[in-house]
Order: sequence, then C-alpha cells, then structure tokens
Amino acid sequence: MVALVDCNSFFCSVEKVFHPGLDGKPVCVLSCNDGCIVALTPEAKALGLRRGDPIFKMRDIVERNGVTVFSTNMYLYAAMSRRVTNILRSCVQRVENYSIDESFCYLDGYESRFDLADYMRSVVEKVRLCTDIPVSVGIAPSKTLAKMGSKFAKNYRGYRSVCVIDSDEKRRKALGLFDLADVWGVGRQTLAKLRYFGVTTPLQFADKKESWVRSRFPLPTVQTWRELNGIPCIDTSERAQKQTICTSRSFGAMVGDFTALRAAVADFAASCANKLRGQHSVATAVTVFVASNRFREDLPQYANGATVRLETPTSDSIEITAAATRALGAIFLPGIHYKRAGVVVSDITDDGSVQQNLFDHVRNRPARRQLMERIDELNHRFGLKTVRLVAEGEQDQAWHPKSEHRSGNYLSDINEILTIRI
DNA sequence: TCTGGGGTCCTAGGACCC
DNA sequence: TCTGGGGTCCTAGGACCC
Repeated sequence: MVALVDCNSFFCSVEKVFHPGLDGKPVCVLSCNDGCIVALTPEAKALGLRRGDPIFKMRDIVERNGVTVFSTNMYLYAAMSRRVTNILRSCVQRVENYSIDESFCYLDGYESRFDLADYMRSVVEKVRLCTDIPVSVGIAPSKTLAKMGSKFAKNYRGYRSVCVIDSDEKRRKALGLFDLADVWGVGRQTLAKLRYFGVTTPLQFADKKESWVRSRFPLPTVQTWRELNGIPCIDTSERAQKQTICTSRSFGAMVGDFTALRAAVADFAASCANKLRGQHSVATAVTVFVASNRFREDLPQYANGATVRLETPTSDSIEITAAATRALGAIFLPGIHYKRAGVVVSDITDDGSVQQNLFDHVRNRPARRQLMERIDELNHRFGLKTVRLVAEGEQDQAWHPKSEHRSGNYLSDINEILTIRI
C-alpha cells in the first residue's frame, strides 16, 4: 500500500502559518508578477474565485470581501515543504517527495504492525503540530487511487484527513463517485476522447477491457487504467539530474530596448548556469525565447526562439550568458514591446565526464570553475545576485516582475525573520 | 494598466544504416 | 505484371503534471 500526503491549499496554508488571524478567512496567493491566482483557500473559492483567474479582473470581489492577497514567495514555500517532508521521513522509512506539496509514503510492512489509517492519522497530527500545515492522506494499492483517496479525505470531514481504499468494494464505490476530469493522468484531450467513446466516470473507464484501452489510447492512459484497477505501475522516482533547465519570466513592464532585454536574458542565463552547478551538470545547448504581450491586440505581435550550441559542455555563467546574448541577437526585432523572455539549457550531462576540446577558447577551465564556486559561495552567504555579471545590469530594473504583496522570507533570511509584538 | 513558471514522457515521422 | 525488410537515432510537437 502507498499513501499520498497532500498539503491542503499549500501556498495559502504557509502564509496563514505566519499571519495568524487568517483562519477561516479568504486568502489567495498569486503567480509571479502578481498576475493570476495560483492558490486559494476554500473560503476564497466560495466567493467565486478560481485558480487561474487574472487578479485584476477580480478586484471587485477581492475588495468587497476583504480577500487577503499574497505575492508568490517560493523560497518560503520550499523551506516549509522541506520541513513537512522531513517529518514524513521521520515517520515512514521510504518517502518520495513528488512535488512541492505532495509526497508518496510506501507502507509495505506497516500493515502487519499498524492500522494504516490510524498510523497515518498520527502522522497528520505530527505534521500539524510541528508545522501547522494541514494535510490530507489517501491510502491505496496504487498511486492513482491514493491520490483519489486524498481528495476524498480533503473534501469530507468524516474521513478525519485519511481515506483508505483497501478493498474492491471501496475501490468501485470511489471510482463511481469521482470526477473523471480529476483523475491523475487524465487531461483535457484524454477526457474528451473518453467521452467520445461514451466513458463518463472513472468506474466505466476501469471496467473497460485492457485490450480496448490499448488499441485506442497511448501508453500513459493504459497505465492510468491499470492503476485504477489497483495494479501499481507508475514510477515517480526522481531523476538525479534534470534534463532541461529553464528560467523565464513575464516582465513587470514591457521592454522595447535591446540593452534592457539583454540584461533580462543575461540574468536568466546566469540563473540557469547556477542551477546547472547546483546539480553538478553541464549543458551543451542554450536556447533563448522572447515574446510580445499576446493580450495586447493593438500592438504588433512577435514570438521567436533561437538555440546556440557550445563546443564544450559548460556550467560557466560567463559562457552561457555570452551564448544566450548571441542567440538573442539573432531573434531581436526592434519596435516590439516584449513581455516575456526565457533561457533554456539542454543536452545536459554530468560535469565529471566532460569531453575536453583541443581548441577550447577558455584557457584555464579549472580557474574559471573556481571563480564560479566563489561566486556561488558569496551569493549563498550574502544573498542571490550579490555578485553578478555586468551584463545582468543593475538590480532595480523595469523588467523585474511585480511582487507587491510578498511576505518575508521568515524561514531563510535573518533580516526578514518574523517580529512578534506582545 | 493588469493575464505564471518549470518540468517529464511518449509518439510519429524523417533520415540514415545494412 | 512484379520495386524489401529490418533496424537505430533524432527531433518536434503533444499531452500531461505541479
């Protein structure tokens, strides 16, 4: 049996930990650039707000009902996520952190010693006690069923935060009640195709013959079918290294000037290089993409991308930024109001197995590597971008995303630690 | 005025090999 | 009359996830 532990309205729950008094109140967390709603409490949902709504269109509802709005603060959420995962690891031998707010706990061997529901309820209690984050748990023979269980646990108080699907009867009952669109692995396209074939509930889908599914759907959908029938077959183990790394942003204000756009791209490129070093990788391809504001029909539209290949795989900020700047030069058009840009590094390999290049234009790689290490150390100690390339420009630029309601980095920055007045 | 960011995996089709 | 069979690798795009 496997348990899926899911944090309820995670980003909002984190904000509520540090803003007591918001319990039972409508709270929203926004996307980068204060654009859309990405997380909201049930109270906010009840007002008609939805995940994905642009916040400027919802100003009326927000102001009339006193909805508390936060800018996204990923450092804070990531720090809290690590705390939750650590507690799970202290309770269950094998824990796989699946996303920032979800972990799978493998319960093999636990059923002989514990009642699984009781045991996981004690884990929920421990998480609550140590972090004040509410979580919901689904326990089932497969991950897809466990995820389904966690949704039942979240939506019905009777389960007391833990829903177990451990018999065929419970499985069929759950499949009959659950919304097909909410099944893990069923997206918009698959949903439409299933409906076309007359399948409207997870139960109808699970009751099809495997051969019927195989002949009409791609492999991932077949796996979902197996999982719904209680046969575990989805592997969620994390890769040691990411295969592509991307840094992209929408701009706080539109950018028309090449120098300003170049500064943004340099900033993203340096960030990609930093992420590469963080996982001890090097990349061979650097892609830059830019786009105008697709919502402004009154302005000329433009979107393009270009890839530069490097002769020697690298994680050096200077090289990657230079490559990104070249790629940008190839696609930059004057007269466009750019709203978004990004850098992707790909063709990633381990930094311990780099093929040397006889004609390498970088004369002293070991020294450059040390330079990057020193920069990373300084930035870790004194804050991100304390030491940066001149190409990245000043730290206060028009393109920087808006973040007008950000709470402090209470868990990671001594200067932003919570102040309590007694 | 204002609309997110970062990933993985699968598949079909083309290029190429003998 | 009649025009093969079997494979690999790469890439772009689609679908899905959080």
